[in-house]
This record gives sequence, C-alpha cells and structure tokens, in this order.
Amino acid sequence: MDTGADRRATIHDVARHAGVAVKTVSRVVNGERSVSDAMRARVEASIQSLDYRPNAAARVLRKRVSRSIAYVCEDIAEPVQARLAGAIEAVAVEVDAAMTVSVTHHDAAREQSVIESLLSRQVDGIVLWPTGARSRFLERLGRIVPVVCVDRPIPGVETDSVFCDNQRGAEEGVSALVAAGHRRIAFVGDLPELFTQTERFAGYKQALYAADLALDERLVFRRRQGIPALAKQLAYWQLLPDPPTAIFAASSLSATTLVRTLPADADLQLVGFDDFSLADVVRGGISVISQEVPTMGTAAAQAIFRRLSGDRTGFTHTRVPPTFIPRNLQSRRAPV
Amino acid sequence: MDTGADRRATIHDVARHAGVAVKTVSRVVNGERSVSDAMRARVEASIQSLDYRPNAAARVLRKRVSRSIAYVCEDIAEPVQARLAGAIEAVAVEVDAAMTVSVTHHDAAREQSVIESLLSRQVDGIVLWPTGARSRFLERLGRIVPVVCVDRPIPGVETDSVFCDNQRGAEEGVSALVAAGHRRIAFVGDLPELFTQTERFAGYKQALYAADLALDERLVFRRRQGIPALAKQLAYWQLLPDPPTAIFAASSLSATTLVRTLPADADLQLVGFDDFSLADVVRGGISVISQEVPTMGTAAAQAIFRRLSGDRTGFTHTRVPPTFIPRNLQSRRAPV
DNA sequence: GTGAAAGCGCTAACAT
DNA sequence: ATGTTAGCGCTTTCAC
Repeated sequence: MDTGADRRATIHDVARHAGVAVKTVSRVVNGERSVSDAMRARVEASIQSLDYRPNAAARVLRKRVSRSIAYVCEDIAEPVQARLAGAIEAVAVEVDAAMTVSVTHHDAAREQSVIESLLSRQVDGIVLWPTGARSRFLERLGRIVPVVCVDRPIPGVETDSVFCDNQRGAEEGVSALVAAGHRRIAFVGDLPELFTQTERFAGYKQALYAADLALDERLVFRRRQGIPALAKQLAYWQLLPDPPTAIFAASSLSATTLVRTLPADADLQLVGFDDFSLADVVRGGISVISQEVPTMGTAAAQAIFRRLSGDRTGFTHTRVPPTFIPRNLQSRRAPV
Repeated sequence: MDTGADRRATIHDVARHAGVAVKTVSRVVNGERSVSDAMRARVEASIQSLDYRPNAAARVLRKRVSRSIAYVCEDIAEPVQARLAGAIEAVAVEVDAAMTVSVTHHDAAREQSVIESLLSRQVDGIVLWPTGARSRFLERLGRIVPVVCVDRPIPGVETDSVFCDNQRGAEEGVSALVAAGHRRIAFVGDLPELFTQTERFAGYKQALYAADLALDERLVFRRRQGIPALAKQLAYWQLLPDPPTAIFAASSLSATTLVRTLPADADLQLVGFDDFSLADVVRGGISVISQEVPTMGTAAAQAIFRRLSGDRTGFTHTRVPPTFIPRNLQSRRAPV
C-alpha cells in the first residue's frame, strides 16, 4: 500500500511491481496507444498501489520542455496584474502546465535577475509585463524563449504582444463626455513617459479634435499625483475664466486620487481609465474604460503555447479593445 | 522545443572551453569555496562567453529539491489572496526559489488535481488556502511535502498554519462601536459555515458580552448576500422598535454590498472586516479591521523554508492580529 | 506490442 | 585544490 514515504516510487519500482519493462510503464503514464488493455490495467494497478507520481524533473531533463510558463509582472497585488495572472493560469492548467509568478517591483535589475532564474528553470515561455527599461539582455531574450509582452512593449524590442487599445478606449471615454455636453474637459494622468499614458493622451487629443475642441494645455495635468498637488491643480482650474466641467483620469490611480481630493459637492464629471472597486458607488458612480483583462490574459497565454507548438510565423500584436462603462453620465448644457 | 538557439551550453561545454573538469565548473557555479581565484576567474570567463545557465531540471533530479514552492489559492484575483502571493514571492525570491501559483476556484476536485500536479513537479512545499473540503488525499498530503495552511485549516487535518486572528479582530471592531455609544449593533456576514465567519461571529458575540449587551438574533444576518436580500433585511430592521444604529460587516463582500445597498443618508455606522479600496472614502469613511497580509505571507513562506531546512518539530499555529483602522467613528449618545 | 540500453545535465562520493 | 565516475528518473532509440 503506502511506501512509507521514505522514497517516492520511481518508474522502476512500478515496473518491478507489475513485472513489466520500464518502457511499458512509461507508455502507460504517457497515454501511448500501443499498449494492450491487459498490460495497461496491470500497470495502472501498480501505479495506484505504489502511489507513483512521475518525476517531472527527470522528464524535463529528458524532453527539454517543462510544461511551465512564467508570468513576470511588476506587482502581483495590483488588481489588473492579479487578474491577468488568473487568466494566464486558467489557460496553463488547461494544457496541464504550471505558472510561476515573479515580481519585478518596477526594477530593471530585478527584472533581469528573475528572468535569468526562470531561464535556468527551463520555463517554456514568458508572459512579461515589462518594467519599460531597455537592455541588451532583453533584446536577446526572445531568441532563447518565447516571450509575450503585456500592457506595454520592451523599448526597442519586438516580441509578440497583447496590449489594451488605450488610445481607442480613451477616445471613447472622452467622446462620451463630449456627447454629454462637456466642452472643457481636463486631463489628469500619470507620468507622460509611460507607454499607456502616451496612448491614452493621444486618445484624449483625438476625441477633442474629432469634436472640434481646442486642446487647452492648461487643462492637462500629467504627473504622479498626490492629493496636495492635485488639490492645488483643481484650485487653479477653478480660477480660470472657463474652468473644466469634466475630467478624464487616465489611470485608476489618477481617478481614485481625484475622488479623494474633490470636494463631495464639486460639480465635475469624471471618466476614468481602468475600472476600480466601488467606482459604481463613489460620487454617484464614475464612468470608466474597463480593460478586458481575461481576454488579454487568455490571448497572452495562447500566444506562448502557439509558439511552443511550433509556430514560427512573424510577431503578432494583439490590441484588445476596452469596454466603456457609462455610469451617472448626466447631460450638461454647453456653456455659451 | 527548440526555440532557435541551437543548443544551450552545458556544464561540459564550459569545462571543455575552460580546460577544466566539470566538477570544477560545478564548484564555481555553486559558489563553493575550495576553488582557486585563478581557476574561478577562468571558469567564469567561459561561462560568460558561452552564455551558460545551469539546467535546473538536472540539478533538481540530482539534488531532489527544486527550490520552488507552490501557492495554491482559491482566486488569485481576490485582493487578499493576491497580496499574499506577493508576500510569499518576496520570501521565495530572497532564497532564490520560485513560486508557482495554482487556483482552485473553490473546487475540491481541482484542489486535489492541481496539488497532484505540483507534487509531480517536486515542489518543496505548499502554501495552501484550502477550499475547506475534507479528503483522504489532503490528510496524507502533509506526509509527502511540507504544507502551511493560510486563512483557514483543512477540516480534520493538522498542518502548520498562519491565520488571521479573526475573533480578536472582530471583537475589537465591535468594541469600538460600543465605545462610540452604540447599543444596537447588527451583524452582517457571509455563510456561517465558513471558518473565518465562525470566528468573526464569535468575536462579535464576545464584544457584546463584554459590554453587557444581549445578543439579539434578529440583528444577525448570515448568508451570501445580494443587494435585494440585504435591502429587505435593512427594511425589516427599520421596522423594529429599536433598530440597529450600527452594523458590523464580517467580510469585505458584506461591507461593499452594504455600501451599495444603504441609502446615502442612512444613519448607520459601519465597521467592516478586511480593508477594501476606497473604504476611506465611501460614506465618509468606513472603519475596518485590516488583515496584516504581508506579515501573514512572510510567516507562511518562512514556515515552509523552516521545514525545508530540516525542522521536524511540532506544528506551529501562527495567529496574526489584524489592525483596527478607525475612520469617521462618531460618538453617539446611547438611547434611553 | 514489448523490452534493453543509452543518455539528458547535473552533483555526490570518492579519488588524487 | 582539482578530477573521475556513477547515477538521479525519465524518454529516446532501436531491437525483438
């Protein structure tokens, strides 16, 4: 029955127990068809009674594939990155692969070191949420193992990629404000050098352009905000001859910081990029552009497995359109 | 799967290139001290120029340890579970181990199958957020590999464990309501059979007892709520001769559902278990009992590595006290 | 349909 | 301080 746990049973133990050759056990374990039913039953009984589990390390060593993929992200506690992990894991488990998670904390040096470690572990592919740093190492990475970038690219390096269609999403969100009658729409975003921010700002500009509205640089606030800086900016806007009547917040951090900063009775309509918890509640509900995270995770994981099954075609760049979720969007008469 | 590079360099390639024995390369790679500086430098140069990376599969096969731990949880997208993953990964990376993440989706069958797969992969330990199902398989699991349970135990099985001190936390939260003058405090929680819910309800009762307040069963609502059911319950409470003036919500789901259900002007003080995004904002700020997730993750991972370094002492049960975060807790004159 | 033997890349054990 | 050899548990190759 139980082997006592002294030493895990090996394929040899099973072969001896069943009175067959090692190769036959291997065939049964791997579901190969050229095994008679009687033999299969005999081997399976031995596997059961010895509680045999194939040693993946030996298999990986021999087959040179690990059936494991890595997800390297900046911060697994961040909701979008966590949900992406869930979607990737779902695809992995489907094909009997494992997902390892490594975290870079936005640090390029750590990004390289965790990836080095993963390569050593023979991962079959990497879904990478890059830090945004360039490096000779990352340039060569794609030649060693299939890589799919998510959220943003590695600067100067082409890989398979799955990104949100940030520009289109932002354009849609801002256009919804225009359609609700707003003509003075401010932009509050994170650091301009971030890939997603650049794209979302482009979408903002495009929506204004499409509505024949001028871009007023005074209404653009692009930095890593704290509440004090944002409060000051809001006060400044109120002093303008024609202050903004709506704000497009180009990240969930911007949106939540705005929520914390705005007086409860401030008459400002908000649209945010990325949904966040209780966005449906605060300030009567805040409209958001919501990334299709499950779709993106599935696409990223599938891109890896596509490469693993031998696909050598050119890089694919998937743009997943986000969904605009209108909430409490009141029409507003345009000012004269 | 060959990914373009001809063949990765092996320890033999390095040995040949450097003109030394493989064992010497092994010594250098593993940082053993009995290697002369000259030799070390020569080997390291060869490693560099061949872009050599040790094959972890071969190492695992030989050493019988994988330097990898598994984190098995119910839903990696859930904030507490995601943050726990981050804390576990931080400890793992510190000791040059990898963390694999598997998800059970509250399904006992999947719990068993993912763990079986992990055992095959030779993980050195498992941090398990159990589904709560009993099984013969889980009973024996601890004999095969070190297991640390988080959040709740495996029913009927003792393992090392790291739990939040739910009872104490709940007691503290309810006591804060009592201290603010509340005498009619309702309990809104999730399914009573959940381990954490049982403990939190016990803390609620204890706080009432300590304050000489009777437990009024009519003020206890324990089920998986939706907004309609909760709205009905709130309406019922308003019809009581002495309706509750405060509510203790024993999960973040209960708290956020309450927030979505309560009219904005409802004069009810809330305290929730588990912090949630924007709890500092909604309804003027909601006090919460906040789990010390980083502490718990660190403790769980360390418990694994303690076992791996040979510790065979009895099971350790760590109870991490949560932190009460008061927000907008107004004093209320007790009714006559 | 089944089996024997070689070897994946590494490290433990034992030389020297 | 450095080298040689065996073997971890599996799959591949080839033989029957």
